[in-house]
Parts: sequence; structure tokens; C-alpha cells
Amino acid sequence: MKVTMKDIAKEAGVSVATVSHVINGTKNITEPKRSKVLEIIEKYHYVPNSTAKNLRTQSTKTAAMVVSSFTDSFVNGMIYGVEQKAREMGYSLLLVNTNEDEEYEKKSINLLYSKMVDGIILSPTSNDINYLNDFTESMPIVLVNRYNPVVKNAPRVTGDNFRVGYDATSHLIQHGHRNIGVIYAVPNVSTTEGRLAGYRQALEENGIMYDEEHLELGYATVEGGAKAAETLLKKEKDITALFIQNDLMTIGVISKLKELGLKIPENIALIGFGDSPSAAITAPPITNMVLPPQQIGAKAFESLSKLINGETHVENIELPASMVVRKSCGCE
Amino acid sequence: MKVTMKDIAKEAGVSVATVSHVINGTKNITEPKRSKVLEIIEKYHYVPNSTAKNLRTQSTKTAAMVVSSFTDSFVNGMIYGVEQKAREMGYSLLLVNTNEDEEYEKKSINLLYSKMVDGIILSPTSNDINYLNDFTESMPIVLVNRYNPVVKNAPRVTGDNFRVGYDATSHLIQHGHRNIGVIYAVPNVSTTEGRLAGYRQALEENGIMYDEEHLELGYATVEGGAKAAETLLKKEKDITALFIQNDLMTIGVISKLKELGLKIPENIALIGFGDSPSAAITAPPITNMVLPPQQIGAKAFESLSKLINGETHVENIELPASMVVRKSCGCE
DNA sequence: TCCTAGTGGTTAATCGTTTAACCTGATAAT
DNA sequence: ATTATCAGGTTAAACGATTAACCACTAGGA
Repeated sequence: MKVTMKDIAKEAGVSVATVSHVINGTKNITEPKRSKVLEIIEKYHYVPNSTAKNLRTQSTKTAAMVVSSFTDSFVNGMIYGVEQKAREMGYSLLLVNTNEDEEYEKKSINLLYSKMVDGIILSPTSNDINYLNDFTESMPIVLVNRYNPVVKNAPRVTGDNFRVGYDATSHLIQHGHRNIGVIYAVPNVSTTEGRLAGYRQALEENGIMYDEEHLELGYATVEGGAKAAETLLKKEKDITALFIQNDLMTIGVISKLKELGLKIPENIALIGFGDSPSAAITAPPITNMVLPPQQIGAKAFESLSKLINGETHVENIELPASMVVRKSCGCE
Repeated sequence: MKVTMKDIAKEAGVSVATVSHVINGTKNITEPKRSKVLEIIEKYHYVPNSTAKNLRTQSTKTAAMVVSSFTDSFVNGMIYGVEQKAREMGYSLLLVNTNEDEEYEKKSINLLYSKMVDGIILSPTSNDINYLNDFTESMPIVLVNRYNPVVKNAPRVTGDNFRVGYDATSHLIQHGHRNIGVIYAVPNVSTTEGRLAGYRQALEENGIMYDEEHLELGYATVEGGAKAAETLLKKEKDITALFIQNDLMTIGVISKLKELGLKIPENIALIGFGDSPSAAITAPPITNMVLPPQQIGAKAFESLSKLINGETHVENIELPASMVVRKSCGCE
């Protein structure tokens, strides 16, 4: 049998209230009793049942983070950031992986809603998150990375994806490229859309016609990248530069280009996204656009804790993008 | 205010017990009442408070997985395997990252012990896990990947690490190497020890003297790998092959070898560990020893659920190793 | 001496469910 | 007609903590 507070109280010859008070320091308990209680607790390795505590206090000191993938290094960075901050603030973290499955995402949010957690950090699978409005009034939710302005009462923390697309494209244009292809992974999410808007704007400012045929969608895997590169380059033979929005895909693209006998950056210049360690080590090293995932995660948890503590309006946060120049863009 | 079962009962004109029975199907409730209840539930978006349910049923349908890192791709694979299986069996998963911090691991287990979860899957930080014996009697725990036989009542599921070390070493020896260096990341854990034992055995069977100086410890990062390679090769100039036990380190080793002007596999042959997608894409592609992380994870959850369901003795499981031959070992 | 204030400790209500035990009618069996 | 069986539904006791309200006692002040 599991030992409860009642057992401790009985053995120490005090009431359960007293035991509770010595554990939580909610009232001054004088010496003979106090240490007796502590001693019995020690003796039985007693640890309070948090299920009961949760029910009584209506709080679990647990937050959930719902992400669409575990294998993505950017997502991993965000998780790390949230983890750190949560730990720092005395929270546990319930991680849920939706695997880019919208239905599973809804189900998970519903499950989480049953008071198992004090709040949710969500990186949505798609743009289609109207359903969240059923929850945001009674459950603290913050959106991270991806978002959709239709959701009310849920602050967001994101990266400056417009800038990611804009700077990458501008950089390539400055190096003389005018036919720039884009390989991307997830349609209909704010991140992709932001980057494409930046791409478009950069083209426009330089008097280059936007051509939808220069965009290629693929799966966010090594093979997906290789395949996307192949079909795009077969279709659009004048492309001289590629902006690839996912680091796994970049690896696939590189291998495909080698296979096709195309030299990087001489025949095709490359700019990738993310800061996975392999970027510096491939041949050639890849120039990347980067957003700070850990920071995004940390800020997200901060926002969430504000919400949990009853702050009524928490503002949106957008973190800046930067560029790590290596060899693949033909700079040096 | 949050709506409770009592509210539903009142509005439907029945008792809370009836509401509970229609929700859980624990008793036959006849038509007029039944649909009335359902209707009210729908109307208020009522969802049962699982905290209360947990307290009453003494079960949370939640398992925890405690790992030492999120950035490691092998660990990621295991998480994925556990996740899948848990979902399949109707469990939620609470993920805890100890960051290779022993103290934090202990604290986490203690926290988890307070009945927040039905069971724990642990990949321990170190070999020093005697403390677990305080828990294994009253909390289902299964060890995954790393283990220590001092822990009683906790079944384990692991990979055949002896074979990993043995096969890698034998393979290199068959290709004529006699001075084989080892770069590894975490001392005093069963995985490392198993692989080193295999390494040693392979040497012995081929009449090669074991030399402790051929082993080099480093951090499990790209830089850690580079650094380890540098100091090892400076110290032991006769080394012609390297067995590297971590995929991030492998990337670092490759870049360092390039920097030193050493060709792979001509000057130094390489065998790595893991199956991260970049292995196929580096120059040259890396020959790897592999263990199936998803399978390990899935099996671990199966064992855990047996434990949770009261099965008293669950046997240990060891999954086989395999080898993916590519260019870095000089085979082709 | 009497009153007030403060301190240490206990009693009992409460959080929102589940579920064993009980009750009430109706139906079936004798 | 009497009893046994059964099915649908309710009552109330848990589950294990927290905490407001209360009580008894001591000490200090007037």
C-alpha cells in the first residue's frame, strides 16, 4: 500500500492539516511536532500525491507543448528553449507530437483541455485553426512559430520569416542571379507564406518578374529535397540559384546536384535555412538563413506563464532573422 | 466558471452517477435520459476533469519518458518509437530531458513518483542508478538503451552494443587495419562499455594487443568530435582506422581529417554509429553500425504497459545490431 | 482581575469524478 | 397470489490533498 498523508499524521500523532503545513510551510509548526513529522516522512519515503493536490488547487504546474514533428531540428531547438524556461519556472512539460496530422492535433488539444495542463504552447500543423477559438477563452494557449490571426486571445511568438525570404533572395540577386528557385516543405502555414512574401518582394524591388513555376513543394526529408530539386531543375532550366527552406531537404538537394553533375556554387548557388551542425561540414558548406529556435521557445513559455498568471493581454513577439554566410552562395 | 458533471446532471434532471454512466458506458441508461444528457454535454462543450478522474481511479493514463538529451538522433528515434506505441495504447507521454545531469534525473524521478504518471521509461544518464531500487517496487519502470544490472524489478530493452563494437572492429581488421582508434562520448554507461568490450574481443581474437591509449573521450557534438580526432591522431600516429560512436562527432571528425589533409578512407578508414540521414550524403558517405531506435522505444513501451497491468515478471529484450556499408571504411 | 491579541493546532468542507450498495418497479416463475 | 429476478437509476462514500474557520491557551496591557 502506498503511504498517504493520513498515515504520516497518525504515526506522528498530529492532524493531516499539520502535516500539510509542515510540508508547505503554510503555518508555523513548533519544534517537537515539526521534526517528528519530517522524520516519519523521511522514514517512509513519503511524497505527496500530486493528483490530489492538483484537484484541490486546480492547477497542475504542467504545461503542454504540441508540435508537428520531432525530427525537425528547428522544432527541436524550440522544444529545448521551452523545456529550459519551464524547468526554470517550476513547470513540467508534456510534449505531444502530431506528426503533421491535423485531426490528431485537434484530438490532442481536446484531451489537454480536460484540465490536465495549465496551458498549451502550440505550433500548429496548418493554417486551419479556427477551432482554437473554442478553447482560448478558458485555456491559456500561445502559438509558436506558425500562427494564424483568426485565433483570438492567443498571443504568438514567431521568427521574422518575411526577412528570411527577403534577405536570402536579395543576397542572391546581388550576386547576379535572376532566376531563383524555391524549394519548400509545408504549404499554407504562416512561416512558408512569410518567406515567400519576402521572396516576392525582393524580386519586385529588383524588377524581376515573379514566376510561380519557380516554386517547388516537397516532403521535409532528404529524399523529398532530392526529388524536388530534380523536378524543378528539369522543368526550369534557366534557374541558377536555389533557396531551400528546410535543412534535411538541403542535404537531399546537394546530393541530387552532385548526381546531376552540377557544381555548387558555380552552376547553382544555394541558400538554406536552419543551423544544423552539418551545414558547416557538407561540401561545400552551406550558407543559411537562421532564426533562433531556443529563444523563440523560451519567449513562448514566458508568454504562457503570463497568461497562466492571469495577465489579460500579452503582446505578440517576433524575433529577428540573420544570415550565416558560407560557401554555397558563391560569396567568397 | 468551468462546467462540471454536477451542472450537466442538474440541467438534464438526473444524478451525476447517471451522467458518469452514459459517458463511460458503465451501465445501461434508457433512451429519453441518455440522449438528453448527451445533448447537454454537447451544448456546453463539457469535458470531464481528468484530474478528478485520475484521483478516483488511481491512474493517469500517462507515462513518462526520461532521456538524457533531445538533440541526439538515436534518442529521437527512441522517443518516436515510444510515442507511437503509447498513442496506440491510449496513453499520453510526458517527456523529460535531463541533459545528462544526474541530479536532475533523480529529482525528476522523484517528482514523477508522486503519482503523476502510471510508469516511467528511463534512459539513465550514468551507471550510478542504485537509487532506482527505492522506486521500482511501487512504480513501474523500464530501462531503455542504457542499463545497470544492480537495479531490480526494472526490465530493460537495449540494443546489442557488444555486437556493434565487435562487428565494426572485425570489419576494419579484415580490411587490414591493426591500429584502430575509438572515439566515444559517454563514459561509464552500459552502451559504451558494451561496445568497448566488443572492440576488445575482436582485437583479441585477431591477436592484436589492446591499447588503452587508442581510446579517446569527447563531447557528443560536432566540435567534440573534431577535437577528439585531433588529440588522438596527434598522440597516436600509427592509427589507420577510427570507430566513432556518435553521429554528430563523426561529422566533426570528417571535417578535422579534411583540415589535416587526410583522405578517407585512403589514409584513415571510418566506421560511425547511427543512421542519421546526413551519413549518406557526406563526402565520402559513412559506413555505420546501426541499432533500431524506434523498435527499442516501441518494445520499451510494451514492456512498460505489461508492468502497469500487473505482470510480475517481464523479461529483458536485446535487439540486434546491423551494419550499413558505404564508402568510409574502404570496402569498395 | 479581566480583556485582547496572537500563536499553534485541529476540524471539516472542498475539489470533480467513479462505483459499490441500495432502492424501486416491473416482469417472470411457481 | 407470492416470491424471485432483474434492470434502470440514485445515494453516498471514497480518492488524498489544501485551507478557511474555529478553538484553546498564553501573555501582555489596562
